[in-house]
Amino acid sequence: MTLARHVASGMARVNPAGPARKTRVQRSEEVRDALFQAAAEMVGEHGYIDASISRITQRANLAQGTFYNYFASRQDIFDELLPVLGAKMLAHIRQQVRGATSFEEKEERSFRAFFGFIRRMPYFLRILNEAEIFAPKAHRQHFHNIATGYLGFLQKARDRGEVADLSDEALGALVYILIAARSYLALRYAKDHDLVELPEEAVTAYMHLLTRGLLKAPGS
Amino acid sequence: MTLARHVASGMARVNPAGPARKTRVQRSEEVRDALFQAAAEMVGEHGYIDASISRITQRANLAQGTFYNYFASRQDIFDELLPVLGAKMLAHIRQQVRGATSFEEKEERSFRAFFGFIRRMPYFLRILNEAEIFAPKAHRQHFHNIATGYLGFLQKARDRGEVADLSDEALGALVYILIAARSYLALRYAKDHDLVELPEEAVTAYMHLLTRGLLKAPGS
Amino acid sequence: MTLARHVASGMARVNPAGPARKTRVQRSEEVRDALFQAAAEMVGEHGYIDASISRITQRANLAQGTFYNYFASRQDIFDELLPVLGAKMLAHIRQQVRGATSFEEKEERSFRAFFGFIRRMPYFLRILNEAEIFAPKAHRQHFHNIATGYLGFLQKARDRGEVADLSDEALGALVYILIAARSYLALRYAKDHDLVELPEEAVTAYMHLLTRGLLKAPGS
Amino acid sequence: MTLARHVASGMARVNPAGPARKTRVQRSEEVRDALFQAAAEMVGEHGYIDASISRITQRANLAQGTFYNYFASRQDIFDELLPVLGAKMLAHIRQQVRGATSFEEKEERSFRAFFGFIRRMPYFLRILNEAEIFAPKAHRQHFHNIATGYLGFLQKARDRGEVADLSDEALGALVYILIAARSYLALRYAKDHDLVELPEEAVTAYMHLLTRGLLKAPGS
DNA sequence: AATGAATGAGAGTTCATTCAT
DNA sequence: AATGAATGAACTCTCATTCAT
Repeated sequence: MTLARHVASGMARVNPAGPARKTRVQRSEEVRDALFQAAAEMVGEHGYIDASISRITQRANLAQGTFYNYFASRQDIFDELLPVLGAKMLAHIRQQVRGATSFEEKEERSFRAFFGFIRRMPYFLRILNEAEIFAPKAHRQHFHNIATGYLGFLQKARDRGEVADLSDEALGALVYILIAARSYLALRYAKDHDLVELPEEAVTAYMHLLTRGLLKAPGS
Repeated sequence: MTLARHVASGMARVNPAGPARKTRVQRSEEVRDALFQAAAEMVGEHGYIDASISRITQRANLAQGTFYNYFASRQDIFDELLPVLGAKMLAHIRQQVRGATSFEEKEERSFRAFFGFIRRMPYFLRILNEAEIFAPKAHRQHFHNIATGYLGFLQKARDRGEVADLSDEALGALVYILIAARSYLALRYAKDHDLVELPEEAVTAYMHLLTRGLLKAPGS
Repeated sequence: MTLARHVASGMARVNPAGPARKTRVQRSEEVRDALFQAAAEMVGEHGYIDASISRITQRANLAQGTFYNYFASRQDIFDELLPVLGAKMLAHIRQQVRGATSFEEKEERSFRAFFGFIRRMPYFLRILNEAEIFAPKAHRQHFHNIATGYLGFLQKARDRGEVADLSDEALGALVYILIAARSYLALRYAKDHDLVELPEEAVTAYMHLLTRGLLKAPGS
Repeated sequence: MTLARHVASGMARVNPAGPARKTRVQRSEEVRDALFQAAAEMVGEHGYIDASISRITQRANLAQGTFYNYFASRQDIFDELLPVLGAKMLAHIRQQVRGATSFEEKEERSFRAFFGFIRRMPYFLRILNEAEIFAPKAHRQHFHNIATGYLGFLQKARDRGEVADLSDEALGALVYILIAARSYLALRYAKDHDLVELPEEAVTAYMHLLTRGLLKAPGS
C-alpha cells in the first residue's frame, strides 16, 4: 500500500477545513495533486472519455474553474498522467530488479514487478492502454523510454553472451513482443478493471518461452 | 484487392439513381452495407471518436435518420464492426495456413498472414485496437474467439509432441503472448495509420523466440 | 410599417402549432427567418455582446441546437445581419430618390430617406454601428458598397458641372464626411435606441453646408 | 513624444524594486497609473473586449487582485479611459489653435491638430470609437463636452459675422457633422490600427466644404 | 496594500437520438 | 423506407469578482 498511498489513494480530496497552517505553495501543490489524483482515478475507473472536467473537479471537491488554474486544458492533464505514473512504474521495477545477476533472473523479477505494480495501482493499466488514443504523444514518449531501456538491456545481455546472437533489428522486434506480452497478460488476468491476479502458470509460460521457446526439446 | 472488395472498398456508397430492379430486401441490404462500410472507413481513418452518425451517413450518401432504420444506436454499429471484420481476418489466415504441415510452418504462415491481412485492409488495425475502448464487448468476444482457436491449435501440437509439454493454463497464457506479439508488432511497423511494412528481421525474431527462446544455446 | 413588417417585426416567432400545411422548405425558411429576426432584434436592442445563442434561440422559441442547423456559428449570423439589412436600406433610399433631377434634390431626398429608414427600422442603427467591431468584414463590405456608389454619384455630378471641380481623392474624402454626417446625426437625434426624430433644422444645416459651406456669403 | 509620455508610453510598468523612498500616496498613484496605462494600451491595441482584468494586470506587472484596490470594477476603468484621454486631446487641440485669428484658420488648425493627436497617440482612436459601445456613459459625456465647446465656438463666429447666420439648432447639427467628419476620416485613413496618414487632399476637401460647400460656384 | 487561488455563471458548440413528413 | 430538422444535455473553457493570507 505504501506505493499507492501517494498517488492512487481514493482519499486525496481537497479538505477545505484543513488541520492547520500551510503555506500558500503547499496548499497550491495540494490542490494540484488533488486534481491530478482525481483525474487518474477517473481515467482509471471510467476511461479518458468520461473523465470530464466537471467530474474531475467534482471528485476533487473543487470548482470547475479551479482546474484551469493548474492545467491549461483537459488534454494537458491527460498528457501528464502517463509520464508521471510511468516514471513511478519504472522506478518500482528497477528497484525490484536490483541485485539480480543473470539475465534470466532479471527478466523474471522485472516481469513479476510489472504485475506487482499494476496490482497496487490498478488505475495504471487503463491509463496506459487508453493513452495510445487519448494522449498519443505521451504514449509514444513512454513507449520510447521503455523500449529504449529494454533494448539496451537485451543488447548488453547478448554481448555478454547470455542471449542469442540476434541482430539489433531483431532485438528491437523482441522488445515489442516482450512488452506486448506483459500488457496483454495484464488484460487477460484483470478482473473488473480492478484486480490483476497473475497465476504462477503465466510466469512459467513466459519464462519457458524466453528460455527454451515453444518447441519440444529434441532430447526430451 | 479481392479481399478488400467487400469490406474496404471506398466505392460502396448508396447510389440513389441505381440501375433499378432490385427486390426490397436487396435494396435494404445494400443500404445496410453502405452504412457498415462507411462506418468501417470512418473508424479506420479517424477513429471511433470522430465516427459520428452525421459523418457516417454523409459518407454513405444517406440522411442521418436512415441510420436508425438499420442500427439501434451508434454503439450498435460499433459493436458489429469487429465481429464482421475479425471473421474475415480469421478466414484469411486459415486459408493461408492450409496445407502447412508442421507446427512451425503453420505458425510462420499464420504470422505472415496476419500482417498480409492488415496490409490489405489498413482500416482493420485501428478498428481492432480501439475496439478495446469503444466496443469492449465485441473486443472481448473477438479475443475469446481467436484465443480459443489458438489454444486448441497449441494443445493439439502439444499432444502431438511438437510443442513443449506445458499445462493448459500455461498454454492459455502463451496464446495471449503470441496474439499480443502480432498486435504490437503491427503497431510498431505501421506508418501513418496506413501501411504496415513488416521486415524479415521481425519474422526471424518471432520464429527464433518460438523455436529456441532467447537464451544462448549452451553448445554454441 | 410595411417596410418593417418583413424584417423588423417583433412578432416573427416560430409558431409550433402553425395554421396549416407547409412544405418542409417553407417551414425551414420560416425557422431561419425567425432566427435571423431574433438575432436582429437582440442586437438592435441590446447589442452584439448580449446577443448570445441562448438568448437568440429563446426569443425565437427554438432550442439552442437548432441554431446550428441554420448558421455555422454565432459569427456567421452576425456577418449576415448587415449585408441583408444594408441592402434593404439601399433599396429604400434608391426608391425614394427616384425621380429627383438635380444633385441638390437627390441629396436632400437621400438624406431624408436614410432617416426615414432608421425611423422605421430602429434596430438598424445599432447593428450598423456595432458591426464595425463585431462584424468587421461585413462592415467593411457594406461601407465599401455605399462609398463606391456615393463616389460615382458625386463624380457624375462633378462631370456634369453640378458639383465643384474637385479631385477624385478629394471626392473620396467627402464621401466619408457625408456618410459620417448621417450616421452621427442619427445618433444625435436618437432617443433611447428606439426613435430618431430628425428636426427640420438638421436638414437645413446639412443642405446649407452642402450648397454654400459655412462661411458668411461675402455679398450678404 | 512629450504628449505621449504621460499616457501612451509603453514603459509605465510598476517596478517592484523601485529606487525606494516614495511616500505612500506617491506609490499608490504610481500603481493606479500603471493600471490605467496598461488598460489604455490593451484597449488601444486589442479593443475593450480583449482587455480582461487578467491581461491588464499582467501588463502592469501586478496581481489580479490589486486591480480592485484601485477600481471598483472593470467597467469602472473603462469609464475613465475616454474622459482622461479626451481631455488631453482637447488640451492639445486648444494649444495648436492658439494664435489663429480667423474662423477658417482656426478650423483648419483644429482639424489638423486632431489628426496630429491620434497620430501621436494611436491608442486613442480605438478607445474613442469603441467607447460608444463599451463605455456609453463616458462616450456621451465626452461627446457632450466637445460638442458644447464646438457649438460655442461656432456661435461666436456666427455672431462675429464670420459664419452664416444659422439658428442655434442648426449649428448644433453642424457640430455633429464636423465631429463626425474627423472621426470617419481618421478611420478612413487609418492603416492597421496604428498609423493614420492624412493626405492633403482630405484637408482640401474638408476646407472646401466648409468654405464653399459642394456646389459649383455660379460664376465659375 | 498586494497577492493570486477559488469560484461559478455563462459562453459557444457538438451530437446521438427522435419524429413528423 | 427515407428524410432531415428539432432537440437538449453535455462538453470545454473564460472571466469578473471575492477573499484569506
